[in-house]
Amino acid sequence: MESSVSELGVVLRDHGYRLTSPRWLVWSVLRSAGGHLTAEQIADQVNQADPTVNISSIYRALTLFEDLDLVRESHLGIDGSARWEIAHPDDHFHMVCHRCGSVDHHEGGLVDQIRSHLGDHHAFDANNIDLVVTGICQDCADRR
Amino acid sequence: MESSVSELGVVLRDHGYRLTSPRWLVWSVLRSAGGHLTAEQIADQVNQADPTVNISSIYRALTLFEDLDLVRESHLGIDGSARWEIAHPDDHFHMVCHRCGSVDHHEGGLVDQIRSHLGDHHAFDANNIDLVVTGICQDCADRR
DNA sequence: CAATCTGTTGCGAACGATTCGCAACAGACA
DNA sequence: TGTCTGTTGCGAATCGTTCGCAACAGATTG
Repeated sequence: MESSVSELGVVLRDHGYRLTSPRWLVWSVLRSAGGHLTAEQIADQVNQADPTVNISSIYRALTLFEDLDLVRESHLGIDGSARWEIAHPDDHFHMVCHRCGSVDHHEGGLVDQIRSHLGDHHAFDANNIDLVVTGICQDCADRR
Repeated sequence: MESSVSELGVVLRDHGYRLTSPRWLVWSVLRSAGGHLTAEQIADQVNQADPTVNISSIYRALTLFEDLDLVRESHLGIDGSARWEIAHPDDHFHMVCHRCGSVDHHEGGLVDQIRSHLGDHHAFDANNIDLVVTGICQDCADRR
């Protein structure tokens, strides 16, 4: 976990970019959250550590990270706003609650099954599988 | 197909709404397209038939249709903009090409598999499964 | 150490998609 | 005919996101 920031520095430097404080703030927020965050959520947490960091820099950091395959952007949720998470190789799927808007992700063989189905049945070079299930999450179901 | 407009009228009237020309124009565009359209694409086609129909009315028709479970909104694609399609009971999954942005959908048992997996393994009341595969579509793959 | 080069920032304005408020309008029904 | 309610077009407002730009900061060179 501590090593992750220096890893970030290596990747950035390898591509001719610099490790700056807005960047590692965004990175560490994503790291410790471990889930899908909107730009606003990231900005809030970054600004708690450093209120001078501008929202544009956060977007810029996120798009840069995405270009370097460090994070993944997805358009889940009830509104169309984007969410980001640390890119991890494990396949997983998303469970979006349309009552509270929360996004969970779970790992499992499901996505592998899908991939092999696609390979068998469809001429489509799938580089990314996004399995989004919307419904009511446990918490919201308990609450009523 | 011709019956679908009168069906629309019935559903609307049953809920205290009226069948108006902006509404059936939006409806018939969605019907004949048979795929996922953005609001802009719908507006273009509607305006070809009647240039006086305003974009707000199109959005209003779409959200109304969605409330009545007549259409489904999804946020696929490369950008986060919304797309709509006629709601149909058959489970299907989406294949989004990130080169040309096209969205195809395919039916099949895949989504059923997912549903039963969820029932077995997760406490999540899934009312909607959106399986989105991004990659390169056949056309774009051929073109290079 | 100074000069320079390049990547990066904050700021504010601009943007595209979507929603809102409102006054005018149109069927339905008394 | 008058009234009631749902619906419209219009323009302004909103939201998330991107852009242009001048200022800045680290690294590199002389």
